Amino acid sequence: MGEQEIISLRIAKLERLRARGLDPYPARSPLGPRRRKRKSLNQIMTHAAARIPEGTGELVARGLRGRAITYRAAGRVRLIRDQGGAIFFDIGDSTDKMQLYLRKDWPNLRVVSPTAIVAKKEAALDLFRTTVDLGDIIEATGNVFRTRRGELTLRVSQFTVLAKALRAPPEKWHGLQDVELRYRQRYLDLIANPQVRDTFLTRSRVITAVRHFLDSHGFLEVETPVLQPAAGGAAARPFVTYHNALDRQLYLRIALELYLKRLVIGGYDRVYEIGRIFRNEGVSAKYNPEFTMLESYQAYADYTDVMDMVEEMISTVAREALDGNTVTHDDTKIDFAPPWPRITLRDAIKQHSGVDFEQHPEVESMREAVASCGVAVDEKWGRGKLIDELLSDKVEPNLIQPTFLLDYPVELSPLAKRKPDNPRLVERFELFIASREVGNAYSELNDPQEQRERMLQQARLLAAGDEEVELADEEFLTALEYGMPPCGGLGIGIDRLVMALTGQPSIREVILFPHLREREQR
RNA sequence: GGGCCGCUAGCUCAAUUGGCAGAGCAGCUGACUCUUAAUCAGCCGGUUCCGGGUUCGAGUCCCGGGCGGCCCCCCA
Repeated sequence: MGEQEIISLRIAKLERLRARGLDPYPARSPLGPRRRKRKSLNQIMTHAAARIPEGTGELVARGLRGRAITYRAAGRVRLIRDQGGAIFFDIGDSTDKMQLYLRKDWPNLRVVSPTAIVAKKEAALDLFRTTVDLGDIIEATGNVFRTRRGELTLRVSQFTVLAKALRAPPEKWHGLQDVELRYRQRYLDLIANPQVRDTFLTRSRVITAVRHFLDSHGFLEVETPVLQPAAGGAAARPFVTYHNALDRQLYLRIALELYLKRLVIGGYDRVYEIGRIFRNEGVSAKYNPEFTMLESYQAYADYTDVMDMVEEMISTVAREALDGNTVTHDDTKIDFAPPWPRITLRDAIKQHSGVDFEQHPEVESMREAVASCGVAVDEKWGRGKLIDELLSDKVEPNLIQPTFLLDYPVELSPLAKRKPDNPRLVERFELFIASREVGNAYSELNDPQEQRERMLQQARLLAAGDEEVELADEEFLTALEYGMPPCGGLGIGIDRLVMALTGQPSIREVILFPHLREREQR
């Protein structure tokens, strides 16, 4: 049976409802006394379960004075098992699923319209059979009992349709498997695949927990411009857009950093922002062109303070948003309980590739060393980029458990402060979980003259053909000249963090509507 | 942007060497008053992603295109 036929049949059922005076899309439920509040299916199941011990089938849940409790349940019809004289069907909401039971000889059975009772008993069963389909949103009231098999079941006394579905939901057993359909029609994915619903529930909890942590540590949540005259704070290609009234080109932000630092200069000692940023780059399992970034800045802190905070924050978030401290990725268990290893970048690279980048202060010898351990190199790459390649090729794959790498070469970090005892390195760390970079932080550079010089150095790299550079931002440099307190800054990719906390291998599994190509019109 | 793989009924999947395009679920009709992926009987449902080509004959082979997945590239 074709799609159009199915829709036509469902429209016919909808008309049948209308012909009987039942609105298939009522503004509010006609069922039950208003004072009886509708509860989630999970609340109903929990409430009733406490009142009907297992092994006491047939007994209904009763209240204090021994009166049977009338429950009110709503949800999407997921499964119908029609036995002729009785119909069992399952409904589901975001919290749970529940079995409902219609029985021909049940004395109180009614189908209810906004103005009247439309059908009773036997007629009610027929009306259900000829008008209700899988996927419809319905509501029912009734007592709850346990079947012989022990399943909590609502014995329907009143019933109504709240929203008729014109299309059939995905297959009841296999769900929706087609990855493309799952992303393009995420609502079907959420209807059919409960583990997907769980993942996004966890995502929401993670963000709530992060906010809660920062709020309770004295951080102020702020909002900074998404549309910016210059996209700074990171090395990435921006999206370009245009403002008509101002007659000028604007960029979608690629980082939060430069505006948040202005606020630290302005006197807010602890600020953070959780917001969408946009990078005009490729799309893959690790990259989506828009993603959610957390950045925080704490005056009078350095990168070791930030490291302590990150460790405490993420392990706290894991405890609050998950059931425990561990998550399984593939077959590997990841444990978020602190403390996490702290290794210098130099040691990590030495350990995994044998190259000590401190022994190669010049680009040429660094390039040779990198090439000699089997990494493809590009003539245009600077020393920083070469070290970065070693990191992602040789080190990252081994960083499964939460691990901090610290002290990066200055070439890679134009906004970070140099280490006092080694000016070739900066006070910076990155956090890796499940072989992916999740966070990045440093003691912020607050010397305006050096900042200017470092930005100019980046511009020279650009001229030399390296496209991954940060451009000088005069407005920001002016702000720095007014004096910024020493400051520890942090960036965490929220999507990556959620991947780490849910064991998802693809960023598309933690973004509700990932970007896909448009499909051709047919 | 490059390489490999995939796309068949609303959904999940079959189809031998190139030989009548199938099953399960969903749907429709009927039976069935504790079922639970209910069961039983019957029926309907196809632009095999799109466009060319080869062939007596193409889901299958060839060419071009679309979309997706994986791996590179870029990026976090």
